[in-house]
Amino acid sequence: MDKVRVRFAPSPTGALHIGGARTALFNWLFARKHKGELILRLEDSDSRRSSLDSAMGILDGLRWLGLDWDEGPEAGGDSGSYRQSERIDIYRKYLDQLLDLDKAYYCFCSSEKLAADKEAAQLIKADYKYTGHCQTISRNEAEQRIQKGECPVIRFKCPTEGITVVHDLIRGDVEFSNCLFDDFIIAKSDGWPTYNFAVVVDDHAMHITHVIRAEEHLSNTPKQILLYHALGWQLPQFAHASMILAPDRSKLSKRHGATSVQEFRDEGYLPEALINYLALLGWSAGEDRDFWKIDELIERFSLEGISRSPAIYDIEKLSWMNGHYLSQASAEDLAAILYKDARKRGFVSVGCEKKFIRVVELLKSRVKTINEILDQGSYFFVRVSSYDEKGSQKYFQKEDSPAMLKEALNLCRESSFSSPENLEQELRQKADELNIKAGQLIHPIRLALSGRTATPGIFEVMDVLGKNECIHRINSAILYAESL
RNA sequence: GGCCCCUUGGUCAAGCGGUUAAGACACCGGCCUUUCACGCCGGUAACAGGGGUUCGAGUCCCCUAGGGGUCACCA
Repeated sequence: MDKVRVRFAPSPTGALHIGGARTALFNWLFARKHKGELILRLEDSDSRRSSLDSAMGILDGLRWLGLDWDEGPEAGGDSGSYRQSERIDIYRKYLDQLLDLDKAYYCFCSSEKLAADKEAAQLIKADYKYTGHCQTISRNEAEQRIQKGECPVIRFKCPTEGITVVHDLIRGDVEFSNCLFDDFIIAKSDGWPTYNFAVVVDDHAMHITHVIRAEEHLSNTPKQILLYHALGWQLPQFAHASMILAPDRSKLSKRHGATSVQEFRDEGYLPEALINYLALLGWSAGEDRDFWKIDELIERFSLEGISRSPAIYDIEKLSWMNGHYLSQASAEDLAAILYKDARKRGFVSVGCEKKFIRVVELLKSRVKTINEILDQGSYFFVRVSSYDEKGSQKYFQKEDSPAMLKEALNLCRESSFSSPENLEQELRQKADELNIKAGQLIHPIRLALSGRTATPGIFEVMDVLGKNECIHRINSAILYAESL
């Protein structure tokens, strides 16, 4: 087999969404598995809809996920520019070839006329197909009209008989009747190629061996195959994975919450988690396993394992998986990611990074996203301004609440705060002396120190906060409790 | 509407003619525990429907239904 060459060819008209990311992942995995190459190509032939921002965003997203490409923007390569907008000469060449071969022709029909035809067809519930009206216009006449300033499109002379079969690596043979297609447009009136033409020219020129993409392209594939035939080119292999759907089974869109990889990044998801989740969404090794390292995915990946049915993405499972990766990650790494935000919120300043890392360590196994660490750990850095209401009723408003808090205060005053273990020992001893349960001291302390009823281990919390701060906060709590 | 793809619990998903139809998320119990989370143990829950083929069908074929895609001078 020739060296495997696959491509990811996004259109830079928006962010990299998870469907695109998964397609990129599958291609990447396939390339790495077979020691082949991944080509990144920007399909920006529609200048009105494409933007540089989108292109940069997509590149960023890919990089963040760890999906690198061997040829493409910023990587270079021997197959010319990897932006369609810079390949017009190439398209022009093959457009001319098809024209010369009489396999394509100029069409001067106005879009108004076409729209009217379409409407008329709909009225009598007939399928609309372009009539082939301009097929009779000679090449000479066409060129003269172009000289005079007319801007025709170019249509492909589509065979009307026979069937075209797509040998799909995932779905098997899929047959299409050629009579279904009309003479579709391969070049727009502004001279730029349409998708179906450009994709064929580029995949051929870039020596792509396997076209792995989402199912939405399956119906277009026969047209592309017809083009390959007309140009006399060898076909690549095709593999159409199913699509990723929103929870309501509709196509993913903004109204379904976060769907772009940038959003997931901003919301505190780890790239490893997203990769792991995406790999398992629509692909399976046939093995009962949830967590996969990237090397293991490369090792086990195969097209046969790709599912034919659409997959609905489930943010809950992604979050669960992210939580797992978070608890495994090093506190230093997470702190580094969080550092900027933490500074913005005044949680960390130069010189006290150690404390910040310690807090991250305590919290990372209790959250689903990185960002939650900051939200859930704010009290480590900022004094408590209010107390959880239910907690307050339970631990501050009881008759003996002030007394308990005062005992907690004594405990803090007497303790050397040498370690969480010692704090625990001291507290339990105090509880024994008072003939109460340790919890009767622990709960009020937790509320006093954090304002919350759920925190990491209380002795760790005390240890991080330190003696003076604990005394201060418990004093405040006493004042508060006595005022109730 | 034509054409194409798809159909195992709410979701992901194993299964590739013979199984008590895995596992995971979520949910519900229980344990652990100073709270929360983790972890551990247990539970509820599925082969869309109907015809065939076969000794035997979630697995093969057909029909119906449902979902998705496509039919652009978007990609």
